[in-house]
Amino acid sequence: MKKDKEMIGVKEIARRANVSIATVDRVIHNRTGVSVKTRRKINELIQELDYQPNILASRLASRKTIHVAILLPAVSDETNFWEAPLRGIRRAEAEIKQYGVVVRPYFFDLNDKESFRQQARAILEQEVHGVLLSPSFVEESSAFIQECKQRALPYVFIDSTIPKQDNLCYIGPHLFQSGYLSAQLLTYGLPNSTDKVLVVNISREVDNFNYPQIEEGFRSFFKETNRANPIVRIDIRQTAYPSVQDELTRALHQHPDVAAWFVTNSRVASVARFLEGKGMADKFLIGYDYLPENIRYLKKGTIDFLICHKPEEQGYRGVMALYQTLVLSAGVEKEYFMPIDIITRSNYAFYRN
Amino acid sequence: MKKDKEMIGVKEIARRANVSIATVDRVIHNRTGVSVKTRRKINELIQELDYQPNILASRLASRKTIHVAILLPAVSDETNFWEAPLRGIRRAEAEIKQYGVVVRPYFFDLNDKESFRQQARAILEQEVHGVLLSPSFVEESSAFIQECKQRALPYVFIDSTIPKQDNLCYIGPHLFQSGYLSAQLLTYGLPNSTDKVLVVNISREVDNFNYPQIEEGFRSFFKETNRANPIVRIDIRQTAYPSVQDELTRALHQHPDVAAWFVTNSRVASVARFLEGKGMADKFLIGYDYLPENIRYLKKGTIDFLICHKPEEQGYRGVMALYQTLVLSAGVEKEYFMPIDIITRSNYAFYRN
DNA sequence: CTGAAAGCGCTTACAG
DNA sequence: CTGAAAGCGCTTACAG
Repeated sequence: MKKDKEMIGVKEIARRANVSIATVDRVIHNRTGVSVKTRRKINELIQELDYQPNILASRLASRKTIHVAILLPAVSDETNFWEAPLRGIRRAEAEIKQYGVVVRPYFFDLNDKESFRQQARAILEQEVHGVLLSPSFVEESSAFIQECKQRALPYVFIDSTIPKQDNLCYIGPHLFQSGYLSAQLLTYGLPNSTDKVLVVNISREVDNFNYPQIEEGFRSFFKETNRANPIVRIDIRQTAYPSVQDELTRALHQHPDVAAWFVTNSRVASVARFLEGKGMADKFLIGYDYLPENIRYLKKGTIDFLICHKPEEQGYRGVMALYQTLVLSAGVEKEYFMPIDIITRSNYAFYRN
Repeated sequence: MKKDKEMIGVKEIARRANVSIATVDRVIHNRTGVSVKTRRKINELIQELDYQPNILASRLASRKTIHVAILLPAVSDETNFWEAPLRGIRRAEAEIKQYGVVVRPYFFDLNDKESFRQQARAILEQEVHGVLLSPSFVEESSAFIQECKQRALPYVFIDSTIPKQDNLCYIGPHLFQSGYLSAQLLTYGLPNSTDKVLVVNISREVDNFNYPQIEEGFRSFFKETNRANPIVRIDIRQTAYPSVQDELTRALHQHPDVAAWFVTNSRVASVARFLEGKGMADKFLIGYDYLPENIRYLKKGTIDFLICHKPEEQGYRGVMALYQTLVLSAGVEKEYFMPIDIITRSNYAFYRN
């Protein structure tokens, strides 16, 4: 039960370089106070011997705590979507807290941009070494990010992104392809090429980067496969059910011949409820996210497919990406696209967010 | 950047119990040579202070290596399915080798039970603390497992299982539900309730636990949803393509009106090839596993859906389960069912095994 | 620019 | 049955 290979460590490098281990440590961490000559020699030895630092020993000896701030929408009556990323974040925290990483969450109200600004400010007032955020509000996020950049704080986007922001990485869905897949699945509910499709977007946010990309992918599928099905799109800006009901009633009045429904986000349960009320539960309906409400309708068959992008894993990977850079000084992928998972009433029980 | 809470450790417990840390260590690891009284006192303190051992320090101080043996089918010309679990195993190894865990793979030939026996013997001749295996051959696996049990070696099953074997855990698919889902998807290719379904089982193994369960789930779906579609099943015992072609030709001759095809394992590419040859690429075809051959046909549309059970993650989780018990002394779930993933040409690019 | 020494929280012979 | 001491591979003041 003895260790097979004696790994070489700082001690061995120090011996070979005729210096003390403290000097080796300085070189390893790019600290000042080492002559060019010595530094070069030690770096050569590190290369030559393929030195791998022992993270256990490193974290054990270093009494430092690394603080990671999390900036996410609060769970609300309207949606508990953000519970899942938070679970992933907690799981990551549990795994790496033994390495001296502390995770501190800050929540903002999705209906209140000011709350975002406040929480962002609160983060910067604390000691912080990295940030994980959902850039829900574009302008506010950009402002916050500028500040992070100045302080050389790495920041990670999850679930949605803002292009070209020097973020450490983006972890979330490939929205275009997600829409494309939804369209593919929807066609199973469209036996005839003249069957009409209704795309429903229920969201308060207007300047959202997400929906246009989903819709583009969605329409692309129809174009590429030469399907001529008419696609009608409606926007519902009030998310409470009565408003949704009103708008859907109006839409249905205008387009009584809709054969399949596609909801571009997790509000699909509202549409399911509406369809049930109209005795139209058999209509083909696709939407997003593994939420209790949605699963209820999926089980009953009112919702046919749910698309899901592993929100829990997004949270988990987001924290781990920061851990990779801050603790392990390792590189991370700039864009980590989540799988586009298909959930039906037959496989939902085994789904892992 | 200071550590927030001073965690309590062996030193503190020793101080409070008026003993040395060596004695505390003995109690923590249930070693002999401690008076009942002292042991009780220390255990009380551990409870009271909610002592959590520092794994970093523990693994650093302990110069021991833990050996995990892996017993899996070798990758062959016929199937490279087992590459994926091996990748997962390697990934787990990379993650935990810093904790002094060494993983040693042993491969057997799926066409040769004797090779399984040989490799099993080889494992037991080495120093080994835990085993991960795919119990492909029932009798041979049972014999091997008996030996493991006697030595109190924990063993984990992946991908398939043998019931009631005191295995540490099973990590793999819920086959019944997987067949059920396949049936649900297949019905999108069965517009009429009289459309005929062909279930194709291509496998050399006769006494396999897997296929009956898949088929049972498959038929259950039809029963539960009151679908009367005729289901025909054929078994092909020679896996080389010419034999498959012969058998399928014969089947097609007998059942020229088959509307949808379901292949119960990863050999679906053979059927896709056959259908293309017959100019029947448009037939609805579902099979298993994310293999390059299969993906090729999926992209072209010859295969409509692939079902996949994350083989890479099975390998990863299998090793981690052993790590959990052997290093962390933590519990693991007895049955960890993998998600039942649906892959189409629209989402395969983002799939993670 | 460099090194000696203490310490991180454990484990492990060894001595009694 | 118990303890003192060395050591795991690093980091961190501190001294020079």
